[in-house]
Amino acid sequence: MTEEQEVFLKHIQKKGLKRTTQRDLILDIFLRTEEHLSSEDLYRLVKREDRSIGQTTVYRTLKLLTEAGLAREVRFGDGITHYEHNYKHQHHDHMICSKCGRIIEFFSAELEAIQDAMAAKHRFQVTQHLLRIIGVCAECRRAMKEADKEKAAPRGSARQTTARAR
Amino acid sequence: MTEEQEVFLKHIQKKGLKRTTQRDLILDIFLRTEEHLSSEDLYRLVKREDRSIGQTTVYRTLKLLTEAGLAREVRFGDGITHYEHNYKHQHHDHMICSKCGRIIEFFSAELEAIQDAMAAKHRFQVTQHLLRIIGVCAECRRAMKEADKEKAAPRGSARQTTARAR
DNA sequence: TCCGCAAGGAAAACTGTTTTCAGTTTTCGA
DNA sequence: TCGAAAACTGAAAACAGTTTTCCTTGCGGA
Repeated sequence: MTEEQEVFLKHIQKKGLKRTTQRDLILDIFLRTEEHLSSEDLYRLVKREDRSIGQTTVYRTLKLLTEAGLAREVRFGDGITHYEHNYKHQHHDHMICSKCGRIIEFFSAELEAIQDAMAAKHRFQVTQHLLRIIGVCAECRRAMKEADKEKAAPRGSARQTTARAR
Repeated sequence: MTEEQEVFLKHIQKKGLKRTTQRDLILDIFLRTEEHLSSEDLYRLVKREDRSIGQTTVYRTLKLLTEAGLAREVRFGDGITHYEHNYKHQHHDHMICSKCGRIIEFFSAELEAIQDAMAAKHRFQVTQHLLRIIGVCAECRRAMKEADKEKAAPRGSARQTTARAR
C-alpha cells in the first residue's frame, strides 16, 4: 500500500466512513495520472475501467481526496474545477496557454516571498494563494509565426485554425 | 459626456450596434460603482432605477463593456464572474478575506517584474495574469482573537458566528 | 411611410456541480 | 451468526450562473 493510500484510509476512518472498491479505484486512477484533471476527465478514465461507477461518486470522492490533503482544487476561471496532486507536492503556479491549453507549472521563491511581504503589509494572514499567467506558449508562438509566413507567401491553401483551449 | 462613455460609443459604433437607453443606464451605473460587481449585483442596482430591464441585457452589456475595454472580468473561483473597472485603472491583484469577503487590492512592481521574468524563461508570451491571495484580513483576525478570549473567560453566551464570504 | 436590422425581455436551454432518493452493502455489537 | 444501524451508490432531479432562442418592438435611413 502506498503512502497516499494510507493517508486516504486514515482520513476515511477518522470521519467514520468506509473503504469501498469504488473509492479505491478512483484514488488509484487519480494517483497514476499526473495531470490537472477535471472531475469529468477523471470520470471518463474511471469509467474505462469500471463502467458502473457514476459521476456522483467521482465528485464525492474528489471532495474526500481534497479533504484528506491528497488533492487540491484549482480553478482556472473557465468554470471547471480541476484537481491536482497535493501530497508531498511542492506548491507551484501555472501558466496557461490560451491557444493549446497546455499548462506549465513553475515556482519562484522570490515570488512567494514578495507575496508574503505584501500580505504582511496589509496584516493579512495568508491561507492560500493562486497565480495564473495566461498567454501563448513557445510552441504556439512558433506555430503562429509559421502561419504568418505562410500568409505572406502562401503555398498551400489550408491555414491551420488555432485550437481553442478547453 | 465622460471619456468612458465616448469609448463605449466608439466601440458600439465600430461593431455596427446601437446606442440605447438601457445600455446607457447600465454603463452609467457601472461607472459610478467602484467595486467588484457581479452581473447579479449590477442587475439589482439597475433594476432599482428601471424595473423593466432584464438580466439578459445586463449580461450582454457587461460583455460589451468588457470588449470595449471598460470592464474586466475577474473570477475569484466561487463560480461567479465579477467585473471591475478597467479603463485607465492600473492593473492590480487581490487579497480576499475568507471570513468577511472583503477584497483588498494591491500592486507590486517587483511582483510583476518577476512574473515577467518567469514567463520569459519559459518563452511564454503573457497576455494576462491573475494573482489571488486568500486568507483572513486584519479586521477578522482581531475579531477572532476577541472571540478566543471570550471563549477562555466567557462573559455573555452569544458567540459570534463567522460570516462566510459569498 | 415603409423596410430592415438590431435590441430587448421572457423563457428555455446549457453547464458543471450538488442534493435527493431508494435500494444495497458493510460494520459491529449481541 | 444475526440483525440493526450507518454509510454507500447511481440515477435522476435540483440548482445556480450564464447563454441562447424566439419573437415582438422600435429606431433610422431611403
